[in-house]
Amino acid sequence: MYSLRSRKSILRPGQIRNANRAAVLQLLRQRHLLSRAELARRTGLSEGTISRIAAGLIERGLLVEEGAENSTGGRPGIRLRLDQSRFLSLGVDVRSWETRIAVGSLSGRILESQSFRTPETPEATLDLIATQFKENRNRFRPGAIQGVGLTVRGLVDSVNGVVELGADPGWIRIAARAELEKRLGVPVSVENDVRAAALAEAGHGGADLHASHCLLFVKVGEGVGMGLVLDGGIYRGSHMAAGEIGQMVVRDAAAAKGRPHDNPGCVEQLASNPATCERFTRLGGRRPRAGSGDSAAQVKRICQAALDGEKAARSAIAETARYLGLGIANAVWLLDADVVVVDGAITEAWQLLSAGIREQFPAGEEFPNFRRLILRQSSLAGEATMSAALGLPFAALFAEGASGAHS
Amino acid sequence: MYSLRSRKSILRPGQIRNANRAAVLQLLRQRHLLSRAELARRTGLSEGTISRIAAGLIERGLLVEEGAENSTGGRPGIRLRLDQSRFLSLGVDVRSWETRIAVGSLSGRILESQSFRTPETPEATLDLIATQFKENRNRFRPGAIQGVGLTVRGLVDSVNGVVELGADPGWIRIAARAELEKRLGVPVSVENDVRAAALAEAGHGGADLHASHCLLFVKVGEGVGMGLVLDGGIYRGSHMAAGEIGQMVVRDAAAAKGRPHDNPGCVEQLASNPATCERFTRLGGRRPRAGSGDSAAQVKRICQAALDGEKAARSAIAETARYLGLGIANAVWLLDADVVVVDGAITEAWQLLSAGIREQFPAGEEFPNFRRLILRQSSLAGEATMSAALGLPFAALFAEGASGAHS
DNA sequence: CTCCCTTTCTTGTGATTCGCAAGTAAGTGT
DNA sequence: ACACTTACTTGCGAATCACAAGAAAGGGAG
Repeated sequence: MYSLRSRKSILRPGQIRNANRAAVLQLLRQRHLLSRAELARRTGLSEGTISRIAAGLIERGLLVEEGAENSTGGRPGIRLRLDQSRFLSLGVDVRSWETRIAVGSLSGRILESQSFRTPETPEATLDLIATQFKENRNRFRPGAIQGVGLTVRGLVDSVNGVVELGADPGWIRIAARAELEKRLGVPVSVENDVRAAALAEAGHGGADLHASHCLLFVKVGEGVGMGLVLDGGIYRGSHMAAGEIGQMVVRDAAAAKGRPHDNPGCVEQLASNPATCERFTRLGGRRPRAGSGDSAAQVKRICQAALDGEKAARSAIAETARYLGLGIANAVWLLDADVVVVDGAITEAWQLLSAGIREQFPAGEEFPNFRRLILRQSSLAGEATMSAALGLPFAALFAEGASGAHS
Repeated sequence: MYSLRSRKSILRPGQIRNANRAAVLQLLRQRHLLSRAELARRTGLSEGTISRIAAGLIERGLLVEEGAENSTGGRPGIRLRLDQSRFLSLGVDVRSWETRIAVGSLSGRILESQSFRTPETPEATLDLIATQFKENRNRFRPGAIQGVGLTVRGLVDSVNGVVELGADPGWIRIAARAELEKRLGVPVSVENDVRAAALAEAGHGGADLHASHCLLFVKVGEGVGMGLVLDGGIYRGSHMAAGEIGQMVVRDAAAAKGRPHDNPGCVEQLASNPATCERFTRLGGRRPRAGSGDSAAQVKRICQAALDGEKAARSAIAETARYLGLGIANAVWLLDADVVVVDGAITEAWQLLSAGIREQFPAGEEFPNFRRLILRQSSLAGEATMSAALGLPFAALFAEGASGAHS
C-alpha cells in the first residue's frame, strides 16, 4: 500500500536538482562545516554544480558561509553551515499521560520545550497543539516556524497523516494532518513515535551510524516496539505496521494455540517493562509501594538495585535481556542489520542488559553479521522521538528522491 | 556494506533515460503487449518521450512491433512486445548433487535445459559451466547468449560476484564472476538461489504480486531459507546475509544457552525437511527403506500419506506447519509483508500446510497486515530459481535506478 | 464516398540540468 | 616577485523531458 521510495521510478530533468540538493543538505547535517570543494568530493558532483546548488541554498537562507578553512597550500575553502536559526519547527510528542511540545531547529535541536497533561480526547489534544503553535509563533521571528511534526504511539499512516489506531481509545482514524493544517496553515507531518526515533538515531545518533544500511531501533516500554531504517529511510511495510517485534514469538506456548497475538511466548509478554516488574516481584524482589509510579519508574529502580548487586533484580534484568536478545537476534538473522539501538528505562542497567542480549547471539567468528554488529543504547538520551518530530517537517529537504524544496 | 539502491543518491541528466527506459521494460515484461500511448499513461511520461524510448529499444532489437490494437474510435495503437528470441542467457543452478544448466530468454522462459552431476570441486564446476556455455553458444544465433546467471546456495556477495561460503565444502571465497567472465567474455551474475527465486516470484509469479511492497519467499529444504523482495528489489542486508529465517528461535530452549545458532528451538531444527522426516518417524510413521532417497523425496511421500489420511503423517505435517507458521508470522510482524510464498517438497500437502501456517496468524479482523496477507505456494513450480538465473544478466535493464543499457 | 471526429504516434522548441574547461581568487613557498 | 596549489565561478555543449503542433490511421454520419 505504501512505500517511502515511490514505486514509480520515473525521473524528470527537474528532479535532478532536488535530489542532488538533498544529498548536499544531508552531508551538511551530518558533518557540520564543509567547503564547496569538500562537498564536491564527497558527493561526486562537479565543483560547478555544487557552487550553483550552494548559491541557491544561501539565497534561500538555508546555508550560511562561516569563515575559511586553513590553507593546505592553496586558496582556503569557505566553510558552509546549515543555518539553524532561520528555519524552526514545532515538535509534538503525544503520549498517554503527557504531551510534550517543543520548538527546535531543522536538524532536531531543541530550543525550548513544555509538557502538558494529555487531554482526554483527540480533538482537545489537537486544540492544545493549535494553541501552543499560535503562542510560539509570536515568540519567534514571524514565519520562522515552518511546520509541525507530530509523533504518536500506535498505527500511523504517515503518508496521509492519519492516526489509524492510537495507543489510547478515541484515537481511531484521526486525520491529524488535515485537521491541523486547516487550522494552522503550515505543513504538518505525522509519524509513529518509534519509527521517528529510529530515523533520528540513524540521522544524528553518531558518525558511525550514518553509513548504516539496516538500523533497528528497539524501544522497551509498556510494550516492545521497533523502528527500521533501511538505507537511510524509514521502512514502514505494506500497511504501516512494520516493526512489531513485540508480537514475535520466541517461546512457543502450545497452550495459546490459535491466538499468537498476545501469546504468552511473545517478546512483549516476556521483555516489556510490566513483564520485568512482574518477574522481579515473582523472584522475591522488594515490592515497591503501591502506586509508586508507572512501570518505567519501577524498572529504573530495579535497574539501580541490579547495579547495586541485588540478586532478584539482577535475575529479573538478566531474564528480560535474554528474551529481548532472542527477539533482536531473530530480527538480525532476518534482516542482517548492522546497527541495533535499544531505548527504554531498562537501558539504565546497560552493562547487564547488553551482556544478556549478546549472549543470544551466535558465538563463533564465522558470522560476519553478528561479529560486526553495533549494539548500543540510544545516544539521544530519550530525546530521540522529539528530535525526530522536530525534523519531520524538513524531511523532504533531506529525502533522497527529494521532490520538496521548491522555491 | 552493500545495498541494491546505491546509497549515493546523486542524479545526472544521462541517468534519466536509463531509469525511464527500465520502467518501460518492466511494464512490458509484466503486461506483454502495450501500445506507446498505453505505456505513456501507465508510466506518467509524455507520449513523445515514450516514442523516443521505444524507437531506441526497437533499433537495438529489444522491442518489436506486433500488429495493431482494436480501434476505440481513433487510430489504433501499435502493440509493442519484448523480443524474447534475440536476447538469450545461460542460467546455471548449482546444487549439492545436481547442476542444472539452461538456455532461456530475458524474461526467464526456459528454452532447453540439461542436468549434470555436480563436480567435486568449484573449479571443475566452473569448467563444466564454461564448456556448456561454449557448446550452447554455437547452437543458437551467434551472440544471442548475452550473459550467464549463476545461482548458488549459501552466502553470496552478488555485488562482487563472489561465493563467500557455499553450502558445500570447498566453496569458500570463490570469485565465480571474475573467473567465468575471464573465460567466457560475457557478463556473469551470481546470486543466492533463494534470493533469486524470490525475485523471480515477485517479477513473474502473478499479476497480483507485481504491486507487492514486501514479498517473503520461504524455501523449505535441508534447511529453511528466505528471500526478501522490498519494493521490487532484492533486499540483501548489510553483509549479504539477510533472510536467515532458519536461525530464528521460536521455541526457547534454555538448555542451549549461549549457542542460539543451531539452537534446538530454531525454525530450521523444527521445520526443515529432515525435521519433518524425523518427526514422522518418531510419531510412529512407517520408516521408509533405508537409502530410499533424500529428505525432499521422503517429505513428498509423507505429504502423500498425509493427504491419504494417515495419522502420523498428518501430525508430522501439522507440527511442521505450526513452527513454520510461527517463523513466518514473526517475519510478517516484523516486516509487515503483503505476500508470502512458500516453496519446497512440503508444499505438496498445501491444504494442510497453509492451514497450519495460518493458524499461527492472529485471529481478529483488527490486523490489516495479516487479514490482507497473500499466502501461496510457488507459482513457478520449482522453476523459480532457474527462471531467476536466466533473468539475472538482464537485471540491470529492468532495475529502477538503471545504469546499464548503454548503447 | 467524403468529411469530421477521435486516438495514436512523431517531431520541433524551450527549459532544466550536469560535466567540462577556462578563468578568477586567494592562499603558500622560494 | 614569481611559481604553484587549491577553491570557487561562469560559459558552453550535451542530454533529457514536457508541451504543442502536426501527421497518420481508424470509425461514423450524411
